[in-house]
Amino acid sequence: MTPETNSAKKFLDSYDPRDYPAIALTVDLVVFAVAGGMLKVALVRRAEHPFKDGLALPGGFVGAEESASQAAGRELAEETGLDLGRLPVHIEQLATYTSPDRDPRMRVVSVAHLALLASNGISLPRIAAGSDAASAGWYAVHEILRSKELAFDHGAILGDGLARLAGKMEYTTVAARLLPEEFTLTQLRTVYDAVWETTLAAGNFTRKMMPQLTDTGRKTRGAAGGAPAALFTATDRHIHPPLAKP
Amino acid sequence: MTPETNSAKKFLDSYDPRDYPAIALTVDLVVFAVAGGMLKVALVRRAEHPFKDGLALPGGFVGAEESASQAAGRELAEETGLDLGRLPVHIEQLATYTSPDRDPRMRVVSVAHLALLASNGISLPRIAAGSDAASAGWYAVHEILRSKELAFDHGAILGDGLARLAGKMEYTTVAARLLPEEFTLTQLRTVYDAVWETTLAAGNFTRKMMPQLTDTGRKTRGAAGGAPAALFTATDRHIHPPLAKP
DNA sequence: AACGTTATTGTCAGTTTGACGATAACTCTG
DNA sequence: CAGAGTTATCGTCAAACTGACAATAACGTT
Repeated sequence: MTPETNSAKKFLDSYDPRDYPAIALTVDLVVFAVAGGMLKVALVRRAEHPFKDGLALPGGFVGAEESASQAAGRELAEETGLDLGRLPVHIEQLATYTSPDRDPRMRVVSVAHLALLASNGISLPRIAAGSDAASAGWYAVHEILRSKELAFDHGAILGDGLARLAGKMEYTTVAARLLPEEFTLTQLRTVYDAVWETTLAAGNFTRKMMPQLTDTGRKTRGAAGGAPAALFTATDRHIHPPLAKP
Repeated sequence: MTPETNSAKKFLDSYDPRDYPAIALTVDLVVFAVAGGMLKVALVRRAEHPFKDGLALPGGFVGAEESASQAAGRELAEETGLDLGRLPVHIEQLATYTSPDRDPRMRVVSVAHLALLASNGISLPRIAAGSDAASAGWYAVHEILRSKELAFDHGAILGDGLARLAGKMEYTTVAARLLPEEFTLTQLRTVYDAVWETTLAAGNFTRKMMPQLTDTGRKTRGAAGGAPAALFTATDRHIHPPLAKP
C-alpha cells in the first residue's frame, strides 16, 4: 500500500511535512447586502496576476492558530474595512473548494463563507480595497453571475452562496440578517424580492411572516406618504410550513 | 501589516512553504445506511493513538492530485472495502472542520462528506477494517450520538451529517438513495422513520410521495402476507411543498 | 380638505394536511 | 380451501394554508 492509500490517522503517525507538497488554506467570502432593491456582493479588483484586473471574492489566508471561521471574520474586517464590532454580520460556512488546479500557482484549499451584512436597504458602507486589491465595491449579484467574469472558480462559489441564501430563506428567517435590528414587513419583502428576483404579493407575505416575527409595538414615522408600518425584530427561526419560492 | 493579515492572493505571490506549518488535508466520511428499521453509520475502531480503541469515522488523506470529493470516493472504497462500481452510493460534501487543535498531533483540516449507501433495509454489506483500524462495522446512529463516545470531533461531524440528511429529506427525494433502484412506498417510509425517529402514517405518506416517484408498473411478489406493493424508482427531485417532519 | 400612497386586514375559492376508516389483495394456517 | 391475519392503497372529512384580490385605515403632500 502506498502512503497515499493509508488512512490519515495512520499516515499522520509517520508524517514528515517536508515529504509532501504544501497546501495553502484560505477563506473566501461571499458578502451579501441589499440596496436599491437589488442583491449586491462585495468584490475586489485584483491588482496582481493571475487574473490581474479581474474581479474576485475577498478572502485571505487562515492563520496557524485560527479556525476558518475566525479567519473569515478577521478577513471580512480587514479586507473590506467593515467594522464587525459595530455592524451586525451573520457568517456561516458555505463549502470548501479543493480542486488541485483551482489556483495556477500552488494547491490552494479555500473554505468559502457566506456573510450577510445588515443595511437599511438604501445605501451600503463604502468598502476599502485590501492589500492586494486595486479597488473594492458592491456589484449586482444576478448580473455578475450572468456575466461569468469572476476570477478562479469564484463564479461557482458565488452561485453556491446565492443558492444557499435563496434556499434558506424559504424555511428560516435569515433574510432579516440583511436588515437592521428593527425593520418593517415591506423591508423584509424587499429582501425576498431582491434575492429571489420575484415580486411577492404584499398582503400574503404579511400574513405569512407576521407570526414569525416579534412586534416591537413601535411604528415608522415620517415615511414619504402612506400609513406607518409596524417595526419588528426577528430571531433565527424556522418557518413552518416554508414560504415557497414561486 | 503582518504576513498573516495579507490577503491570500498577495500572500501566495511570495509564499514559501517552508516558512509555514504544514497542513494535513483529509476527508472524513459519514456513511449512512438503513437496516432493521434503524439508521446506521459505518465506524472504525482505532488501532493507534490518539484515541486508541476509540470509535471514529472512516477517512483518509487527500492525495496531491485529487480533489476532496475524489478522495472521499476512493477512501470509501478502500477504508470500508465497499465496491463503488457495484453498489450505488450518493456522496456530497458536508462541511469542513478546521479547529487548530482538533487533532493533537498536527493541524489537520478535514472535509467531511456524507455518503448514502443503498441497501434492502435488512442486511448491510460487511465492511473491512482499513489499514489503521482494528475493526469496522455498522452502529446505530442515534445511540452513538447519545453516548458521545466518538474520537476527535467526530461526534459533532456525525451530528451535522444526520442534521443534513434529516433536513434534506423534507424537501427532496434523497431518502431513496438509501434504497435499491426499485423500492416500495413502505420501504421509503421505513427510511423516513429510521432517520427521523418517527412513525409516519402510511396512508398520508403514500398520498404525498406517490406523485414524486416513477411507477415501474411492477409489483412485489411473495411478501410474507399482505397485498403486493407497487415498485417505484426515484430521481433526485424537489418535493413541493415539503414533507414536514412532525 | 382632498388626494395619492402605503400598511394591514378581510374574503373566498382551491389546495394540502392529519386522522382514520374502507377496501382489496395477498400469504399463512388449520 | 376457507377463513384469518397482514398489508397497500384509496376515500372521507374537518382544519389549516395558499393565491388572488378587495377593503379599510393611516399617514404625508398639495
